[in-house]
Amino acid sequence: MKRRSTPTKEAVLDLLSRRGKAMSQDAIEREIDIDINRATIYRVLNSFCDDGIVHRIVAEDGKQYFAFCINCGENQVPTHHFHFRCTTCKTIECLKEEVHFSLPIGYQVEKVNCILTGTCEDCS
Amino acid sequence: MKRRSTPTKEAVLDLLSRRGKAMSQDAIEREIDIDINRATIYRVLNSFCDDGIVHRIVAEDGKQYFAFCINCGENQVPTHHFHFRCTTCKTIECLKEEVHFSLPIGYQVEKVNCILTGTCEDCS
DNA sequence: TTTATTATTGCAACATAATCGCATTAATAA
DNA sequence: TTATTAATGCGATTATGTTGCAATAATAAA
Ligand SMILES: [Mn+2]
Ligand SMILES: [Mn+2]
Ligand SMILES: [Zn+2]
Ligand SMILES: [Zn+2]
Repeated sequence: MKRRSTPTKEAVLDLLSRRGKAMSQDAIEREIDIDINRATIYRVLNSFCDDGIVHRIVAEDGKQYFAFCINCGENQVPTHHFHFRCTTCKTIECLKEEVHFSLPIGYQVEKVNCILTGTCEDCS
Repeated sequence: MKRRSTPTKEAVLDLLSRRGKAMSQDAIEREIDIDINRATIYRVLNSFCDDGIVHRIVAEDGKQYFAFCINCGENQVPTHHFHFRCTTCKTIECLKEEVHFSLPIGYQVEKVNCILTGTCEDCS
C-alpha cells in the first residue's frame, strides 16, 4: 500500500518532532492546530510506527504514547532506551540511558518497553 | 479498613502463587475454579497490590497483569526486575534479571515497569 | 450464641482507550 | 482530465478497568 502525503500526516509528524516528547492521541488532538478525527490520528500514528518513523510506548497508565524517532536507527541495530513519564506534567520523554539485559537461553525478544515513572526535573 | 479473609481472596491468591506467573483478570476469571465477578477480581487484585502481596505489571498489550510477590521484599529496598511476555503462550513471567539505570539529575522515580516481549523458551 | 458492624461481593452502569466498517474525499498515477 | 485507491470522518463496537449501590457475610462485641 503506497503512502500518500496529506496535511493530516504532515501536521501530526510536525507536532511530534517539534514537541520532542512522546504524545498520546488525546494530547495530539488537543494541541494540534487542525481538526483531525480520533480514528484518523490513530491510523496515522500506527502507519508511522509501521514505517519506523515513530515509536510507540505503552505506559503504566495504560495509554499509548508516540515519539518521533531520532536515534531509533532503521538499518542499524535498534538500541533500546528507557522512557520517563512525569506524573505531574504528564509527559513522556525518551532518555539517553540504554536498556541492557541478558536473557535466559531460548528466549527471543521482539520488543522492549521500559518506563520509569515519577517526577521530572522541571516538576521537582 | 481491616481486611477479611474470604474464599474469593484465597482462591485468587492460591491460583497466582501456584501458577508462578503473572496473570490478567480475564485469565484468572477463566482459569479459576469458582465463579467470581470481574469487578470483584479487580478489587481483590488491587487490594493485594496495596498490601504488597502482589505486584502489577502493565504490558504493551495495554493490559494489567498481576504476579504473586516472592522477592519483592516489603521492608527491603524493592529491587526491580524485568518481565517477559510470551506472545505465544500469552504468559508473563518475572525474570531474575534486575533493572539497572541511572537518571539525569533532578529526576525522581516512583515506579519501574520494564517488559520484554517475544517468545519464551518453551514456545521457541 | 446472638447481635452489631462493616468489609466484601455481585450487578449494572459508567469511563476511557483503541479499533473497525463503510461511504465519501482527495492524492497521485495514468 | 480521468481513473485508481489511499486517506478520512463518523458512528458503532470492542476491550479494559472502575464505581455506585444494595445484598451478603466475616468478624467483633455483647
Ligand atoms: Mn523513545
Ligand atoms: Mn515481577
Ligand atoms: Zn514533569
Ligand atoms: Zn511461551
